[in-house]
Amino acid sequence: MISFDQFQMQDGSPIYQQIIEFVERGIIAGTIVSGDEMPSRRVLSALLGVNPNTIQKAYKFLEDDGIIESRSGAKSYVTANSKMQKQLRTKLLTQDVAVMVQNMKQMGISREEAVSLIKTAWKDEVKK
Amino acid sequence: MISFDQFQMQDGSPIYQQIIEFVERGIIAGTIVSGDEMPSRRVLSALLGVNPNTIQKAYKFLEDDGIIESRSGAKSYVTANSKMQKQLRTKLLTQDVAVMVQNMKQMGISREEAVSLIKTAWKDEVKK
Amino acid sequence: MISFDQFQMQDGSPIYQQIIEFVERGIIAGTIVSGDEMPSRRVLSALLGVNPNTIQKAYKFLEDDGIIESRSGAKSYVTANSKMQKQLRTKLLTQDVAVMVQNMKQMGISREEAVSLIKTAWKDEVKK
Amino acid sequence: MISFDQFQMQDGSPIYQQIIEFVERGIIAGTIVSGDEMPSRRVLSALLGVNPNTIQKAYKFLEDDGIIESRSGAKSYVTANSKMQKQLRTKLLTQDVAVMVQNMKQMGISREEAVSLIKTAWKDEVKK
DNA sequence: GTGGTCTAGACCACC
DNA sequence: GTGGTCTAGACCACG
Repeated sequence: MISFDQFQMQDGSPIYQQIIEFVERGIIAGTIVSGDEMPSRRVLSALLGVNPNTIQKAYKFLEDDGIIESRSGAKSYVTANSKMQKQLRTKLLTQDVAVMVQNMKQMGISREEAVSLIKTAWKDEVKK
Repeated sequence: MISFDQFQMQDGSPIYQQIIEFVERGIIAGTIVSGDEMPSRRVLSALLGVNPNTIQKAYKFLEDDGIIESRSGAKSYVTANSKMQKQLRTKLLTQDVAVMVQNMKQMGISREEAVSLIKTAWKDEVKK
Repeated sequence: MISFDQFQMQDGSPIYQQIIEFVERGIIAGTIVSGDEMPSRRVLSALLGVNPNTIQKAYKFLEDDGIIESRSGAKSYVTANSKMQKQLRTKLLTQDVAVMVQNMKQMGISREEAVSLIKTAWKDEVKK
Repeated sequence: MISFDQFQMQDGSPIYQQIIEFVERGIIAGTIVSGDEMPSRRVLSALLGVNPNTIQKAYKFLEDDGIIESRSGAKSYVTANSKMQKQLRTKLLTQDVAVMVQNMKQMGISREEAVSLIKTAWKDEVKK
């Protein structure tokens, strides 16, 4: 049974997307693996204090992307294999990085300065 | 007259915000400077194929932030000074970088790999 | 003892219905005949990796339709006679064909093309 | 504006799927083409006497499959080009036919009989 | 108990 | 006006 203890809702993006990303990043990090059991919609709904429909929406998306598998009446399980893990990793990473690089170029930032900013931000994150 | 040739709409964030950011990043890069004339709302609306209300909203935000100023009829001019430029620069940069670093940490990416990814993406951007 | 080796679960329709149809189509084909012994509910449950309740539901339907009969303890036997076989044949066939023809008409497919598609699909099925 | 006059709800399959299929088959038949305007969620909701959420679900699916395009605040439009039309056509057809052929083989029906059944059903459909 | 669908109605951001 | 998200609560089929 995968744990949602580390999950914390934030404002700004839809709840169902936050749940999707939580699972996706968990898979990338290796803390969620194929065969793991998902909490039932009702249980997770109660756990997060969120409407069951919102959970259903997130699960549906994950199912459509082949990350989990659901059958009516039965529990839901993670099905993401290592190939998917790599795909997810690449997808999210390149997406994040590309956006940032594009923005920086538009601002006339040099490559060296960009790298320097990353390193600084990295340290600040650690301190938190 | 500042040019919107380089502007390209994307999905995911509101159009009016994309316009605001486009101007802000131009100011940071120095391609847009104080005194430059903004296109009229009608012209920009037609140019981008976007509802006039959307343009109006973007201009309103830019005005409220002291980045542009409406003078003599419908014409608007850029008023951002060097102090603003620095403020904008800091605001946008730290914001961009912080989001990316946080995501990467969540995925278990090392600092070295992060830097490497930036460098790769940088080259790819150049090729375009 | 009738064999479920050829049975393979699919998504989209309930498992218990797939079991029912498997038996019915076997009877039509003549591979399942009156007097054949059905596997016990427990055995079939284990064999297909399916919840015992699901098997029970399928057997109940088959019993209600007079296709199988539970005698002497837990054992069940096929009771379908030749009259039933013909009824089943007509029921399933007309049902299958009618649905397909209706869909095709809705898509503007001609009768000739329909026949051609059947012939092609037939060959592909053989190759498997 | 595409018309839902011909649409009539049926029991057995979810409403939102019926809407999806209605649009898909319309595209295949050529009665719905790229650039057509979709009715707004609210309008269609009222027209069909169905909850707006149900409509939203159908539209979301169509959007995910690239058949329509939606932007917040703006109307929704059909974007399916001729390539998609062919893909849809092939997808739905092969799917329908494959299922039927597989069933018939399981019942021990010969190819000739299958073709004959199709032809008969075709005539019956016409008479209706 | 579990997944899936649906209704009724609300709120927000966007155009 | 339009699309998108969310809540509250219900019903059904499935296992």
